[in-house]
Amino acid sequence: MEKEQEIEKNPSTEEKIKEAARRVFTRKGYAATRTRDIAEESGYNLALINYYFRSKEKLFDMIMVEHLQTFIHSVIGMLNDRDTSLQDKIQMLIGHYIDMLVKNPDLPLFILREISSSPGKLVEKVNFEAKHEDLYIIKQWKEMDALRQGPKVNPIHMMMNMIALVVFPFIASPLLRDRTGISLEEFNVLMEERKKLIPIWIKAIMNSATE
Amino acid sequence: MEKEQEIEKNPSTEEKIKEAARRVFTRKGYAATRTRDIAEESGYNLALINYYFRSKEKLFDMIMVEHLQTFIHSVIGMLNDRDTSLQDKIQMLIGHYIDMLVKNPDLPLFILREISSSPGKLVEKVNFEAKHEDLYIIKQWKEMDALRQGPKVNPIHMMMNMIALVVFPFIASPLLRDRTGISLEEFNVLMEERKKLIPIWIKAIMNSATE
DNA sequence: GTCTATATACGGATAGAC
DNA sequence: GTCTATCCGTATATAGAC
Repeated sequence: MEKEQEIEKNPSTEEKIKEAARRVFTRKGYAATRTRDIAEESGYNLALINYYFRSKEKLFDMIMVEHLQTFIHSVIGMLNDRDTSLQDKIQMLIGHYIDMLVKNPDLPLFILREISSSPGKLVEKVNFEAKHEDLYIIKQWKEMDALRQGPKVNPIHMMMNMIALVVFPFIASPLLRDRTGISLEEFNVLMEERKKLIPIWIKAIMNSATE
Repeated sequence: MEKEQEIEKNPSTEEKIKEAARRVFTRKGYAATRTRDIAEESGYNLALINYYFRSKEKLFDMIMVEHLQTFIHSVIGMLNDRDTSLQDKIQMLIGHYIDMLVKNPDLPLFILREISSSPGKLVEKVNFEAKHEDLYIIKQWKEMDALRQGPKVNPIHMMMNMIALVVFPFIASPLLRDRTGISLEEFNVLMEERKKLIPIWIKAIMNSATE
C-alpha cells in the first residue's frame, strides 16, 4: 500500500524506464525501437536499461504482457457479467472501450502488429480467463438470435462487428486524418459520437432480417 | 505486350527479387525485414538486391507505392461511379474488396503499420485521384441521409463503418484465430458470408433511427 | 545506482572475382 | 548478371569507474 503510493507519486528509476519503454514501444513497435530511444525518452543512460531489465527483448515482453492484460481485463469482466441485459452490456462495453482507446490510441495497432509478427509467442503467456465460447455475452446473443427471423448468424460475426466498429477508427486514424484533413480534436469528437451511435447500430444489425 | 507476357511466364531476376521483397515486407514490415531475408526468399544473393535497387529503402518505397495504388485503384473507381445506386455500389464494393483481401490478407495491416510509422512520407507520392469530400458516394449518402428521421450522421461515420466491417477481420485474423481456434479455411468461409451480410447490415445501420 | 567507455554482433552496402 | 568476401556504421550489451 505504502509502496504502491510511492510508485504513483515518486516513481523509481526502474518504473520511469519502464514507462518510457511503454511509450516508445507502443508508438513504434519492437523492431523500430532502439534501446537508445528508450534511454533518451526516460532521461537516463542506455546502460541502465540492461541493468534493470537484462535485455531489450525481456523489457518488451514485460510491456507486451501488461498491455494485453490491460486490454483483456478491461473487457472480460463485462462480457461475462450475468446481471446486465445484452443491450446494457453492449452500451457499457462500448463506452468504456472508447474511453480507454481515446487515452491509449496506439494500443490496438501495437497489439495487432506485434501479435501478427510473432503469433502465439506471447499470447500464451497471458491469462485470458475464458475461452471464447464460454463468454456469457455469446450465450445471450444466441438466445436473442434464436428469436429472430431468417437464418442464424454466427456469433463470431457479432463480436467482430462490435470490435471492428469500435477499434478500427483508431487503427486507421493516421490515414483517415491525412485523407480528410480532420484534426485530432475533431477525431475525438467523432469517437464521442460513436459511443452513442454504435450501440444503436449494433441493435439495428441484430434486428436486420437476412432477406 | 510481348515483354509483359515474358514477365508473367518467365520473370526476370529483378522481378523475382521484387516479388520476394513484396512478400517479406508485407508480412513483417519495413523495420523487421532484413535484406538478407529478401535475398533468401528470392533464392538469389544479397548483393543482387543492391545491384538492382540501390538500397533497402528504395526497394521498399517502390513496393509501398504499388501496394497503395492497388488498394486505392480497386476502390476509387467504384466509389465515384455515377450510374449505380448507393445500395448496388455498396454491394459491389464490398464483394470486390473482400475478394481482394482474401487474396492479400496481409495488406491492410501492412499499410496501416507503415503509414502510422511514417505519416505523410509516402502517402503524398501516391495519386489518390480524389479528395474525400468529392467522392460521389458521399453525395449519395448525404441525399439518402436527408430523407431519414432523426439527427444527421456525418458521412465519415458511414465510410468508417463500411471499411471497418470489411477490413478489420483481416487485421485481427491472427488474434481471432488464436482465440477461437478456427482455421484459415473456416476464416475464409466467414469472410464469404460477410460478402452477403455486410451490405444488409450497412442498410440496417443507415435506416436506424437515432432514438 | 548511475555513468562513460568499450566489446561484440548484426545489418546494409560495396569491391572485385568470375 | 551473379557470386564471395569484406567493409563500416549502428545497435545491443557489458565492464568498470565513480
